[in-house]
Amino acid sequence: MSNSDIENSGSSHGLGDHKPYHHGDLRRQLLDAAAKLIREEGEAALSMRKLALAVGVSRTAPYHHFSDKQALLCAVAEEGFRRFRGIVSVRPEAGEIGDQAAVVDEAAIRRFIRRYIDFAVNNAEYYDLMFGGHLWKSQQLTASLKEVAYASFKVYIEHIRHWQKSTLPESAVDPLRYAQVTWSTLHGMSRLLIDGIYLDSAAVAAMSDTAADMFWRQLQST
Amino acid sequence: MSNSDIENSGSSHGLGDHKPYHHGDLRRQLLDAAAKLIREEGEAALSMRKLALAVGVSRTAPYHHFSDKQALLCAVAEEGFRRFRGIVSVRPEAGEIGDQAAVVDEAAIRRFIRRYIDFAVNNAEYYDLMFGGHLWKSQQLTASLKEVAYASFKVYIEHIRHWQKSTLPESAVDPLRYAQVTWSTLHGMSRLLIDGIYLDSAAVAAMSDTAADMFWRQLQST
DNA sequence: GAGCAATGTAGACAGCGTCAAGTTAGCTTG
DNA sequence: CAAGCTAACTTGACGCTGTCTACATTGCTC
Repeated sequence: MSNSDIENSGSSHGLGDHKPYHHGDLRRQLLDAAAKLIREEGEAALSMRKLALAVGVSRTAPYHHFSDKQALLCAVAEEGFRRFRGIVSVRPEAGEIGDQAAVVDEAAIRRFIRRYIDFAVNNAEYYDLMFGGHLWKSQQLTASLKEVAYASFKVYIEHIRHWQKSTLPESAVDPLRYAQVTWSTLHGMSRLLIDGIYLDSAAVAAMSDTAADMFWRQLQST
Repeated sequence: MSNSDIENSGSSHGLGDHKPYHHGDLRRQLLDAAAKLIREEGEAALSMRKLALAVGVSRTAPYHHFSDKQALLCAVAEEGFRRFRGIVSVRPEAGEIGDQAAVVDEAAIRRFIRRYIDFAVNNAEYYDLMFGGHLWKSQQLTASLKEVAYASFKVYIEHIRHWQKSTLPESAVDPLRYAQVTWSTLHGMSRLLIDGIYLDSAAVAAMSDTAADMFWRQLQST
């Protein structure tokens, strides 16, 4: 992360300065190019060879940085999870810093849902990898991916616990079940939108609000 | 469907009766073998060549019945939708036939949810194709698949309308929004289970019931 | 400067989807 | 019943894929 300012000395088409043998920043650029390719042409269209070509190295060069195509995808997903954590973590509403935990009301839930869906739809290339069956079913997850993924799940449950404690009166819902079901809803909506099954993206706001209404009502159950 | 009893005359390794040039039942067997292959080895492991081999024909024979791999997958999905309709359609509870529409209560919703999840998990090879981004994102859906798919969506909404009308007092929820959000929940849970992200399948029942609780509460909203 | 590990390269292999051209079998029509 | 048409099936070929092996270049360490 810190040495990103060195690399411009080896710019690919500097004047006369013919392309250096060592790329210097390959791993980073592979990850970025992979995300870009997936975003623009879909996950299926990503091939190791195209990726290498796009970055300007030979076909097999990426294999010095990722043991597998799978490993590369895991690394991309990992980056997604890092961004994701900022979305699902409990954080003071923009502006008010370090305040006492504000009371959670329906509007707060609504904001959270919109943030979640927004992330999923606008980072579909990451979301697909993070929560798609492709990686998870394979049982070949990188150790570091597992770590950051489980951390994210935990953060979500923390968030739910926070909701529980911050309602008046305190919610009596089973936090684990509630977390599982609400996440299912959010994930389901995201998938249906990303996969193009829900096409009417103008309805997203209305759907989100209906979901918030439902979450809120359930949170207040006796 | 009706001619399935003819095909045993051309059994692949009959005694002496060397394999006939014309297969006679290829399309049907391709669809079944495809579903079986996907179920056993995953969608990614399905190749046209392996499929042809499994059925005992040459690599390109399937192309006389399906223009594409995509078209074959659409046909498999189509079959999935046909089975699916039986799950989401409103139907009198097993046993009582043609009765007046029974009052919908939380238990009915609970049964419906379990039926849905059950279908998804036990027919994952179909569910993946039916509601996976793979086909939908491609914009290459067969006309007949589109037809049966939209019919299924419609049936789901009908089901929701039925719930609405059969509660006492009649529910005031917006049926479209309610259908979208509840389906998101069901779809999300299904995906998380199928994709192996929710591993604890013992918790399925508890999750289903929590979801039913939430659906029910929302259905009764003023 | 020698040597070594990290990073790059090209060659090769099997498997993939699918197009083109040839083969066989069964039905239609004279 | 023979001729011919068409649907069903076969083999050959092409370009693409992931990834293994063997080789080249570079920069760092002693």
